[in-house]
Amino acid sequence: MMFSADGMFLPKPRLFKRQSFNFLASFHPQKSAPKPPHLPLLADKCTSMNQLKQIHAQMIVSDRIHDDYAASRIISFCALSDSGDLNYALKVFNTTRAPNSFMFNTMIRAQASSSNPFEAIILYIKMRKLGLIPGKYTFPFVLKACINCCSLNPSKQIHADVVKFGLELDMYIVNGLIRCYCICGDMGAARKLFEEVPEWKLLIWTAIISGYARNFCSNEALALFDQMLGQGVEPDAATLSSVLSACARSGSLEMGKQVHVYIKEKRIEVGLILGTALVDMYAKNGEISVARSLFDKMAERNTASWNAMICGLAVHGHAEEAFRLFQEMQKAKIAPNYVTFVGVLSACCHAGLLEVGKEIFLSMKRVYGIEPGIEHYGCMVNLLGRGGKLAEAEELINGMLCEPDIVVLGALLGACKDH
DNA sequence: AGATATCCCC
Repeated sequence: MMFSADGMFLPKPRLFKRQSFNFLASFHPQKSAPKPPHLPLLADKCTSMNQLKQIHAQMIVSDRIHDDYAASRIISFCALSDSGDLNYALKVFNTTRAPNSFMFNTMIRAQASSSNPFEAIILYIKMRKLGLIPGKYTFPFVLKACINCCSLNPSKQIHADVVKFGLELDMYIVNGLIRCYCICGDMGAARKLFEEVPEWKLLIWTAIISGYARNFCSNEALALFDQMLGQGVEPDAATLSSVLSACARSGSLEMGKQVHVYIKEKRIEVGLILGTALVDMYAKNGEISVARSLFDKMAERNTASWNAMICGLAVHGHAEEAFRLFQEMQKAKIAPNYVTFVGVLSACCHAGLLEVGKEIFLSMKRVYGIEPGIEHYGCMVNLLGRGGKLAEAEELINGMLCEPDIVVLGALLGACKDH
C-alpha cells in the first residue's frame, strides 16, 4: 500500500492537478500497460474518508458506481468503519437507484447504534415496502434499534416478521427479541421466548438474566443463574455484571462474594463495567471499605462508577467522604448526572447540611443543566423540614414540575409533626 | 460476493 503515515495521499490536495489521483496512479506500476485497479476491493483497503472519496470519484467517473458491488463497498466503509462517515454513507445510499438488501442491512446496522436509532426502523419499513427479504443480518440490527429507541410496538411487529420469514431459531435474532422485551419490561414475553429456545447458549442466558436484573426481579435473575451453572454453562463478564447487580439490589452479599471469588479464580478481566458492578454490590451491601479499595484500583471510571461509590458512601452515613469524592469526580472531569445528585443530596440529608444542600440543589440546573427530579426534591424537603423551614419546604413543593410523591409529602408531614 | 450480540449507576 502506498498510503502515507498521515493517511493523505498527497502533501496537500490541489484541485485540477493530475496529482490528485496519485493514490490510484500508484496502482498502475507499468505506464505501458495500465491495468484498471479493482475499485471495489480498493475501497476495502481504505484507511480514511479522504482515500475513499478518491475511489468513489473514480467509480463515478468510470460509471462503476451503478454496479451493486461497487456501491456496496463504498456504503459499507462509510457506514461501518471507524474512520467512516455515516452522513456520507447516507448520501451514497440515497442516490443509489435500487439499493439491495446488503445495503439496507448495512445502513440499518449503522443507524441502529447512531444517535437516531429510529431511522433504522424507518429503513426497515422502506426495505419491506420494496419487497426486499429481511434476513439474519437484518433483524439483529433492527432489533438493536428497537432496544436503543426503547419502543415496544415495532418490536412486536418485527417479531411477527421474524416468524414470517422463518428465523425464530436464529440465536442472534432470538437474543435481540428477548432483549427487546426485557428493555420494554415485558418479562412475560421475554421468558416465553427463552423457554422456546432449543439450545440455551451463554448469549441467551445472559439476555434473560440481565433482563430480570434490570427489571428489579433479583430473585428470578439469581435463580436462573443457578440453573445456568447447573447446566455447566460458564458465565462471562457480561453475565456476571448482571448477576452482581441482582446481588446488589437484593442484599445477597454472600452470593456477591462468591461471584467475586469466581472472577478471581477464572482470572476474568475486571474492566469498567464489571468493576463498577463489584463496587456497587459491595457498596450497597454496606461493605464500604471493600468497595472503596476496589474503586481505587479501577484503571478507568465513568459516571456510573463514581455514582456507585458516592451513593454507597451517602447511604451508609459517610457524608463527608461522599462530598470529598464528588469533588474528586469533578477534578477528574467526569460529568455528574441525575443519579450523582441523588447521592450527593442524600449525603446532605444524612449530615443535616442544609446550606450546602441548597447550594448543590440550585447548581444542578444552573451549572449542570440537570432538571431536579422527585428524588432530589425528596432530599430537599427532608432537609428544609428538619431545619424547621416548613414554609420554604411547602413553597418548594408547590414549584415542582412533577407531582409530589409519598416520600416528598411524608417528609413534609413528618417535619410538621416534629415542629 | 459481502456482516451479527451482551453488561454498570436511579
